[in-house]
Amino acid sequence: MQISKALLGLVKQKGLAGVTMGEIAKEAGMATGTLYIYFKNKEELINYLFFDCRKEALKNYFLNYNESKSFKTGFRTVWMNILNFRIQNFEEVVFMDQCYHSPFINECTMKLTKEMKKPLYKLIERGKDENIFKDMDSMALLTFMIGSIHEGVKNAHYNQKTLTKKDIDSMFKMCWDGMKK
Amino acid sequence: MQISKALLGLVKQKGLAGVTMGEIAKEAGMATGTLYIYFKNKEELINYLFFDCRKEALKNYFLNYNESKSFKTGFRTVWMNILNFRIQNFEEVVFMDQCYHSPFINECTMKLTKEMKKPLYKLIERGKDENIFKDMDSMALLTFMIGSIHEGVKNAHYNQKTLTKKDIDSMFKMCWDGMKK
DNA sequence: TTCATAAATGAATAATTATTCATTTATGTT
DNA sequence: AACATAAATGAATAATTATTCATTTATGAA
Repeated sequence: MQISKALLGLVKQKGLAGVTMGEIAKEAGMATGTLYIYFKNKEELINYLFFDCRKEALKNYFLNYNESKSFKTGFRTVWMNILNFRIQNFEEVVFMDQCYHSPFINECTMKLTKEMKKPLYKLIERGKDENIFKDMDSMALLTFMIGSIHEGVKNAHYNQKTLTKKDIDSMFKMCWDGMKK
Repeated sequence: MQISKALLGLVKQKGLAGVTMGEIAKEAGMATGTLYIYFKNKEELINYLFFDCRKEALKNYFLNYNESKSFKTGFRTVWMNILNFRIQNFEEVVFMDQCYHSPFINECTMKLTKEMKKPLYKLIERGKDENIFKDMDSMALLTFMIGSIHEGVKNAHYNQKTLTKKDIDSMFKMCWDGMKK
């Protein structure tokens, strides 16, 4: 939706703290009042987008994942999906980051987004079941995986570095070597 | 300073977007006008704190680092320092995170904070020189190191999990295994 | 103690921004 | 076309919040 696009763009430019309803409307090509037809207020708009981004992201993470292939292949697929999604949707990454400690996101939205991570846990657990990953807390493993991607994508962006296939393969190798037994 | 403490506390509670000068003053136990004796305006206050937090953090990272000891020992020391600092100063982590895409932080502050990372690069390069770390871009290695800590600390905090010594050792092992050849 | 200077106050003002609503414009049905 | 309904507008209003400044309070030197 154009409202979402506008909000994402503005947050990337000036952060959540610098975004006004007036600007969002202008950027979305509509009158301020029109925003209030679709969303009760700013908080609701931001919660909607927050949840929507999570949904959109998770939808992409398991593209081309095929459980019948080897674990490493599957894990690599998901890892690459997450990386690519975050590179191509960096605005969403920024927006989500900014939301975590904002006064806008409510408990409910937060809980729902946590729920959605389950498929990722399943993936990690498969790695442990097949005796490939270290015998550690699944959450710690997942966090490490996400960290290897998240920090890498942010860093590349802030330093205007385009990640080459070689860069990405090295990043994956670090993550894999760190997680495997 | 009490103003800094107040700002950090409030940002953790409600995010940068939700903090007003009035609240900062109240939290710091002074009148609103008093803030303007010390800082020209909100932007200056936030820039000051941003830079100050970076300085404070980096000061701690090399505590007890002894170049004459083995690389692994030194690397472990720094890694632990970063982790502990972030656990014990989680408010600062949140504040810094929120600032990155805020309308408050100016170019100059941003540049200065980048400069300060140099000692960390040196550390990574030592690891490569001693043929211990993978033969990769130093920035990518450093980013991976930071990611392993950053995401871990955030996750532990958000899930109210206290990291045990065992948890931390496992986290370090993942990071080390990922970076070593 | 008296005076001068510095520091702090917080109510008043200026800006900014969220939200509303009377009016207009588009859409589609008879 | 005439009407009814839905969608959109944006100026006006209500809230919120940054900033100022006339006044008060502390500090310390003479």
